[in-house]
Amino acid sequence: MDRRQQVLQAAAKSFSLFGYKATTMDQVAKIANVGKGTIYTFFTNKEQLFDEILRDMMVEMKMIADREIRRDRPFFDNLHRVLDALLEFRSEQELFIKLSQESREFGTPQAGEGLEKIENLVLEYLEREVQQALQKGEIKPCDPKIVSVVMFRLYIVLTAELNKTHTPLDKEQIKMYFHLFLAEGLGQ
Amino acid sequence: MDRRQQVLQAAAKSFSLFGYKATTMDQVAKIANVGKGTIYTFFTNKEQLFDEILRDMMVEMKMIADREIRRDRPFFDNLHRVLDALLEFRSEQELFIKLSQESREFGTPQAGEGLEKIENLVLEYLEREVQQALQKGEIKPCDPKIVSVVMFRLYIVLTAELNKTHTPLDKEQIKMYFHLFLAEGLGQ
DNA sequence: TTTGTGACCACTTTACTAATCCGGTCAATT
DNA sequence: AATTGACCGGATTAGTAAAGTGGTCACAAA
Repeated sequence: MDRRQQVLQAAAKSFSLFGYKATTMDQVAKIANVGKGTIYTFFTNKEQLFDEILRDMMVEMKMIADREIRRDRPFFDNLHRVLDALLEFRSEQELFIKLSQESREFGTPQAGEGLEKIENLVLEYLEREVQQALQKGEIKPCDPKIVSVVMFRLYIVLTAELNKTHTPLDKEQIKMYFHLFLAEGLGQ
Repeated sequence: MDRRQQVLQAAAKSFSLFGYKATTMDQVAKIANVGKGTIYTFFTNKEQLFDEILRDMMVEMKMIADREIRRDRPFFDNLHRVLDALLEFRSEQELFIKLSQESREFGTPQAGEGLEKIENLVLEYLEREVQQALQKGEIKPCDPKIVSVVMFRLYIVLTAELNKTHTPLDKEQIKMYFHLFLAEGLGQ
């Protein structure tokens, strides 16, 4: 069996279960049923192993987004479908939420840097899409940078933050509110 | 001169300059030109002094909001005027921002609890207004709780969070984006 | 008599040190 | 050649002594 893949899976599991700091290399080795030294034949160190997992996750997210986007369809239609597909990926969300928590509660630098990388990728991607929608005249004049940030934060609020005070929203509700605030506005 | 007021002003200044933890009672006494014991003739302890300042701030915020709201005017019109008036109060914003930073970086419980109180007051207020706008048919059907949270977070993003990666928005821009996302939506 | 004060006390936080833990290596093993 | 886990040194944590801070109160000033 593919030892490299075993290690990747075990590490991904541990990182999203315990966070970056609380994941030890001994533990990863144990979960992967592999000697600790074996990990270091595939990955230079803990940080690079973490980066690799994040990179895989980002590649997968980008693939999903690219697969769902149809250039001939309206911006909000594409947005909807990408959101829909992304919301299916529970494991990605779990790692993201765990890292958010770790960064907030313990201030682990690696967790914060990882989140920043993901956020920057998403923001870049969003910004490009908003820019195109703007050129096609599909949305009102605005600064794509600001709109991207607002879109990203709205996603976080609806999928994670709201759950502290409110029963979690289901996929359909998340999509509904996303559309309400971004596309139509509240005004009657 | 009014020693109680002196203490309140000194404490407010110190809290918004250094945060809750880094403000010592000796320091407050010194800034207020008052013996430390004097503080305890007006306030039972540090926490109650802090609460008093927060309470005053919340009372002032509520007064501003109540003063600007005209029951015969449209919801978004009122929202705009309240936002406009609130954005003028630099000292309130400074304390809020300092407490956010302290809560995030050091996890000071009192800072977090203080912020929570402010957030809950604002959310309650917003929820009531949204509920009324809903009954008047001024806005589309929605859950006032969710809309309130989104409005509050949008305010935070536009006034504070965005400043990390973007040049700070001026008052007019903040109002413009607030209106864009909440009232009209991006859709053409 | 009333109001205001800062030295003082008890408790908390911080600075320092010893003990433990964990990332990373490598000689031994398969 | 591939894999392993005992081992090493630097980092983290636990434990303790020292310093700091919230709160009191006997005394001073008005």
